[in-house]
Amino acid sequence: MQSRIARAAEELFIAKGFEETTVDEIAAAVGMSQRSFFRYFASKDEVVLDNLERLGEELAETLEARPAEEPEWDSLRRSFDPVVERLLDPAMREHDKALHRIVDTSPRLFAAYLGRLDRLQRSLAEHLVARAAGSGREPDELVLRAMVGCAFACLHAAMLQSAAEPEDFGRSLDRAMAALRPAQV
Amino acid sequence: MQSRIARAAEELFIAKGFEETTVDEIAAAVGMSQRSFFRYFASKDEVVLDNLERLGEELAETLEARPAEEPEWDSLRRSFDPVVERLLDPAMREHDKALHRIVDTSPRLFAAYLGRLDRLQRSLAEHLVARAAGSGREPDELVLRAMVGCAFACLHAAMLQSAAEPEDFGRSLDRAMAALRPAQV
DNA sequence: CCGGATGTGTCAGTGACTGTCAATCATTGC
DNA sequence: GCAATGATTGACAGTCACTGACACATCCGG
Repeated sequence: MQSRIARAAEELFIAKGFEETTVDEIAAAVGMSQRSFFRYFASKDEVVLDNLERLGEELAETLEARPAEEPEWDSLRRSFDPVVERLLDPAMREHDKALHRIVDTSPRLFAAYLGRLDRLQRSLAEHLVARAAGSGREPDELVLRAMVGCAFACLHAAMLQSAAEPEDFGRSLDRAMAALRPAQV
Repeated sequence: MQSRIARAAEELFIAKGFEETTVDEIAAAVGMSQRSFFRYFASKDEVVLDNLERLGEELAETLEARPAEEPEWDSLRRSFDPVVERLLDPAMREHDKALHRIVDTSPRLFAAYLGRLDRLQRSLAEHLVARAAGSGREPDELVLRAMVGCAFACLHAAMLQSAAEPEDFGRSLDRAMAALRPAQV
């Protein structure tokens, strides 16, 4: 049921804009009351941001599967592979493109998306800290946090750069991460 | 009048939380109607985020004053001097500390803050692109965008690290930016 | 003094979201 | 099959941030 609502909502968002689409309209589109919509989604934002949550989980898993002795910068690049991969698949690419178009129409939703990204970054940084500690290395929390932020800045810039051609995302990401690779790594 | 409202609002936010404070309460605290509150501020968020706007202008001016031939990474570090300086001033430090405490109590406001930061980053990146072009260099927009994002990631990590001791912010910032300095700069 | 400009408060409303409650549906046990 | 119980749903009233409209008050210049 939740995915049915999400699909109907996404269509409406694309057709008329995120802010211009009311929850009543979404609910009506799937034949339920507005009250019930909120039984399936915590908020209107969640319809869109749940996708990020799922992707974030994939990134976290990928990072956790990297070898502990690998340089963090490389591990972070590898953790972005799920993003690169989904943009190589035509169906997923179209969906992601649509999601970004929705987010782009609403500064408020975009901000909420950034808030989510920040939370993801925090959890990835925590993992790297724990990883370093588990390897008998003294983790520098400040630097690891900043590094995760840097890696996401590269991801973000590559997203922006390849908005028109999502297949180019992987190349842009690699270029950005090569150029911004920290000197001490 | 606007700053009087802002002061009253900030006190209420600190006392009972951002989300827990209603616009009616703020308006009553300064002896006006809720409708008039919205004549002074575009939204409740603006009370807090206007501070960031002003600081962002300072950062942009500082960056614009840097020499065009200076490495971008160094220019970005210098552009953060206004932040460092205000945290060295006890009165400003207390105010900034209070603002961060307010933002920390509301994920929604924090997200809005991140949205603002993103906009600031975009404008700084644009400036760097224009600067490079004006110096006869071919600007790499992707890399410059990512670099600005990296610099802000360092700023953000340093903020987090020195939340309890804001006087340490400058040192943390320098440490993070030294560690994350791109190899090719 | 009068008219125009400006500022204010009241009011009703929108839309996201919430708690409550009655009605309905589905399941289970006798 | 029926009654009891649990789950689901929609209706409803309300909160809160925010908005447009409008009447009223104040100020200033001719």
